[in-house]
Amino acid sequence: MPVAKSHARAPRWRRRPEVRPQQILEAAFRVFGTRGLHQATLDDVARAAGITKGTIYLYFPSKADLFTAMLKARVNGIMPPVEVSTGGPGAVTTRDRLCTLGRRLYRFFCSPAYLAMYRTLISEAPQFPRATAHFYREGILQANQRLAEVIQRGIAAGEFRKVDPIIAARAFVGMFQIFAVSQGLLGGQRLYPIPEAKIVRIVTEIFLGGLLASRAGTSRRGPARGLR
Amino acid sequence: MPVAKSHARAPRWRRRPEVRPQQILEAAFRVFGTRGLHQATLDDVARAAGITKGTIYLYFPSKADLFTAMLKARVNGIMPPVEVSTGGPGAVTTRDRLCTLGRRLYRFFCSPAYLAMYRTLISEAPQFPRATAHFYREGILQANQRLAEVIQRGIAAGEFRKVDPIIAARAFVGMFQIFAVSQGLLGGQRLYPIPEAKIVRIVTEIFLGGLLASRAGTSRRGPARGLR
DNA sequence: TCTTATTAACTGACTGGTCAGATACTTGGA
DNA sequence: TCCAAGTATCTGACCAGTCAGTTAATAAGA
Repeated sequence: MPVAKSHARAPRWRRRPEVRPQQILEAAFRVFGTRGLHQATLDDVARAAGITKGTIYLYFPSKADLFTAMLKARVNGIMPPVEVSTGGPGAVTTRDRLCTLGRRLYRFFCSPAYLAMYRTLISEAPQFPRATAHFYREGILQANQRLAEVIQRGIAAGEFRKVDPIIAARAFVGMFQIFAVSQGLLGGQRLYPIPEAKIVRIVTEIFLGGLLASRAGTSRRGPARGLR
Repeated sequence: MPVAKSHARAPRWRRRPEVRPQQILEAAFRVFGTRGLHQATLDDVARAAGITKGTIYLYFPSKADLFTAMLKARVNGIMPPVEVSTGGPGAVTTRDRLCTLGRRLYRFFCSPAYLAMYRTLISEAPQFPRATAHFYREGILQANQRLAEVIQRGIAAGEFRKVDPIIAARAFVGMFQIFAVSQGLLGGQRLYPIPEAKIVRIVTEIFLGGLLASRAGTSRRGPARGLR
């Protein structure tokens, strides 16, 4: 059944030089994220972007370049926005702020977009040291810095004891991340599932307990016996 | 210069059917671990094992099967042995035990063998759900269980407050892991390095502080305001 | 009509998997 | 103890499929 011709039918394709790069980067993120860089073909990416492979080469010189460009465009996708809202609604303690932050962090880490990004980064890091370094500096360290500022404020207010806030912040992130990664990537078949609320509660309790200043000193004299 | 013949010279190759599988698995671990499953060719693996590609197919039906066999053989490579030495040298508290354990954990996570395994697992998990599930159950959950027993003992002894030991154990692991992975894989160029001693000390302090029973209650009434 | 974004067919290199033949080792007869 | 026939193991050349990257032709838009 032939299409009625000369019927002002939509063109088979449109020229879209302004939006193509973004379009391709988005498709690349989806495809690379799900199948992995080497499993995904450029035809896959092109199909996901609604174009053909040749077009990709008009905007990106190679598959590797497309990949690193995608990474660069997603620097902010690896870490959730941690608002260091200076003011806040008055009487909110850093403690409370960390609680909500914890839940938000965990949810973010469980999102498919984050997990895809994490997987991609871990997989390809050795092959793209420069892009990885950029991502690490601009994305990860940056976000960690923001979280550290929240903790720093708690220390300054006397709520928390003195601790290197950078290290504490990363430790906090690490606790949530291991649950998200374990369940999202490894236990994808819901092996040993643990409810979100339980994870968030326990992790936050541990962290706060370890940081609160109320106890005289967590360790009697430094890192306790056995740590040499 | 021809080799003097009939001089009992070494054979070009030897028959080694007993050791070949192991040999191949070891080479596969090295090669897959460094280059990744899809980047590594079977010729690479064969060369690393000192044989040729055809030989691999005498022992493994396909590349994918070789990979899953390798995973299976390395189940114990993902987690360090946590001796739950019941007796111990008398007056060792669970607290002290966790301190040494923490350092040991962190060192283990920083080892190239562990990092390679972690990377491999994260990368290929979606493609090999069955092998991943096996690995998760037999390796990860198992090791976590052993660590949880150490914590459980601390709770039973009244040293620690009541906490789900499985979750606490994984949180403990997560804190060390994020530092090892960040520095080993992402910050491979020694971006923002942190000395081992500092990491181990601070992480262990936070964890112990969050677990010790001394304070009346970490949270006033459950997970505190803001956690809803 | 001219410019240029896009397509679609094409190429060349690479690699998983196969297999015919070569080689180390074993066995048994003298 | 020697040697020949036989077998298990291994090699290396080969094939078929795949895919990154190229390009001649086409169609949108001005």
